[in-house]
Amino acid sequence: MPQVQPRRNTTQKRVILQSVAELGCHPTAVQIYSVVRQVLPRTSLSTVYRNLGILVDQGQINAVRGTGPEIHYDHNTYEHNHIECTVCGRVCDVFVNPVNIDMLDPETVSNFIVLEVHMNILGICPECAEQLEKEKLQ
Amino acid sequence: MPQVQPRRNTTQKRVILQSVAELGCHPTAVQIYSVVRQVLPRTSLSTVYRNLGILVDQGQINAVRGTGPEIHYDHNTYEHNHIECTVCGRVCDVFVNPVNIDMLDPETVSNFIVLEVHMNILGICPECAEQLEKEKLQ
DNA sequence: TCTATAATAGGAATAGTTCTTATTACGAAT
DNA sequence: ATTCGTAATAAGAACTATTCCTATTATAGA
Repeated sequence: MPQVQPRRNTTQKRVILQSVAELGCHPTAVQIYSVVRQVLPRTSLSTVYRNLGILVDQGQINAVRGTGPEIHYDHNTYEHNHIECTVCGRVCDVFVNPVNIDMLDPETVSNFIVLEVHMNILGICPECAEQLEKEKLQ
Repeated sequence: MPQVQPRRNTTQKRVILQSVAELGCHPTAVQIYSVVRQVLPRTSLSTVYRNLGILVDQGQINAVRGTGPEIHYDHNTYEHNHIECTVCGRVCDVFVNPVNIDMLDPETVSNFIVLEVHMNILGICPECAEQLEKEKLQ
């Protein structure tokens, strides 16, 4: 009978989780990688990806996609939505409930069984807005 | 003085646009490619990508991302939202207005200048739901 | 200490997309 | 109709993000 060994809580995994939490604003795997390497310089990118995958499976973090091709990792597992800066690409949390799932009638959603509703807002963050304003004056 | 030549409306471009329209349910570049090649067998994937990019720039189609890494192309440029099947991955239109942009107060959106609000629903399409039901009975 | 195996580092492989380049096709001017 | 300039093309290389593979290392339990 095949026994499933319990997952070990390695140093790498702990540091990776901690980095996601500290970076806060939805870092990508590469951003997490560079922070992790400041603490554990021999860590490989594969290890970062593998552990991020495990952490997502365990529900300790969430994987979210924005407009770009990269996966962003989110330490906040409480249900919420995201706003993304179209200039610098950073992703921030937004706490507004867009639509109650029960509100959607079957016909509207092509008779899909609705599981989750995500809202993604696109906009310009205050920093980039200021920068653009400066450039315009010149 | 450098003159900008007007874009030519080539056969490839017309067939690509038509394929996006005909395929309807938010095809990927590769799906569009295989349909285009039924009409113009010598068409290359780069041509498909390049023309899709031009059509997006011209506002004739929209590029949307789902949960996966591929870009989906949407013939319907009227503002609307999407529902994605978590089983087969197909993307359908949903016509519900989630949130009026003006409703969002600055603090809620971290003082971003809001440009667009997209809603993405995850669920199971009727076909996949039926399939899963069948498998469960066995 | 020994053994079994989970986790790792490093790099190869893959998927999706963009970029490069030589060639072709087309419109405008001759 | 021919020539000329340049937009668009086919083909494939290059790039980016991610996943997979494999030999090695680390660790828990006997």
